Amino acid sequence: MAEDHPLDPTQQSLWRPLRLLQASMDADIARIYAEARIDGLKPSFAMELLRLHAAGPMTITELAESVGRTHSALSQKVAAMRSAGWVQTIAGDDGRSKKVTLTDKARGVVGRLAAEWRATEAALTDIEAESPYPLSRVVSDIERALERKSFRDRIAEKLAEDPAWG
Amino acid sequence: MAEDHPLDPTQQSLWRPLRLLQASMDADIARIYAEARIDGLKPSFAMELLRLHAAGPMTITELAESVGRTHSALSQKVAAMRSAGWVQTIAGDDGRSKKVTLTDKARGVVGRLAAEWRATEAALTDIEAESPYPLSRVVSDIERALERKSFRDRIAEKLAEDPAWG
DNA sequence: AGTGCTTACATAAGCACTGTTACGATGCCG
DNA sequence: CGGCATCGTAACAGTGCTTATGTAAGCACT
Repeated sequence: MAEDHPLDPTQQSLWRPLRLLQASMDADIARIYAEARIDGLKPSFAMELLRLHAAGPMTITELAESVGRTHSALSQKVAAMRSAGWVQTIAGDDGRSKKVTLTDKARGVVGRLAAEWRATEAALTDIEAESPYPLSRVVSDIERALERKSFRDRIAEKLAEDPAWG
Repeated sequence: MAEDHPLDPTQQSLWRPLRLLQASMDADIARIYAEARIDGLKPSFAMELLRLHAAGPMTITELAESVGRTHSALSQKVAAMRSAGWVQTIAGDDGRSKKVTLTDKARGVVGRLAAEWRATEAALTDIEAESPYPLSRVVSDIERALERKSFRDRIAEKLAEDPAWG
């Protein structure tokens, strides 16, 4: 009998709704991209293209650092973007490095890309305004709380207190 | 021209920090699981195992509905859980269906599984308490806002207002 | 009983995404 | 020259889903 069992902790969860919420918003963003029908443009390219547009040509390694990935990951991404016609790689100052630059095709769409990004942010701002609690504050508060003590350490501490964990 | 020195919209983003925050918290949860070293237990199994523990044996289809996936996805997941020794499938009332039930091995760890879940929630509650703005309220406020108008529609509206979208 | 529809499940193949490790090639610099 | 930095690429890892197909059981109707 289910009533004998402990309550399902997954039923009164805050973490899960947060995940689901974000997943559904992510899906909506993906939908916007899909509807925009910019041929061959993957949403995951947007960040890099906007960065390159804003900061100008960069080497692979610079780009990798700027988005927090390994050079290898970025090398592959740049290759994909290149074969989709969004970027070119041209010789850099240093013979070893190559500057990644936007193609004309890319320059033709970054405006819309930026518009999409702004629209997403604006929509989020509107949503935020419909709640008395500012999302941006909550995010930065949580970030600061995690700087004081990491989420992992917090969970580990709670676990240590739980007799069922023993 | 603005295009000579374009602002990078990705630099003043709320959406991205939110994603990164959640990703890093997710990674911490995964780390807790990894440290627990419950042999062969994937974090993605936890939900289903706790559900089964709380609600008792269910068919694949019931389980699929309960977590919002297709039966095929769950069929594969159950197969993986079965071969890892967490569940058994026994004949159901209906000859077509099978009840998924926890094994003794699984019953031996659901307590710790539930403890992990509770610890995660408790850690989150503590973090929430360190901010004057309740995360849970923000989440439900946003959910309600999105019921009124979907994120997709909001973005689309913002886009329509943006001359750069053309 | 036979026919055909529906339900429940299993399985195979494939895809999208993301990343890693390892290795090699090339160029820079002391 | 030797060692380091930069980049490219191949091979692989792995999750988690979808689609398509197959199989078996129930079920309604005749």
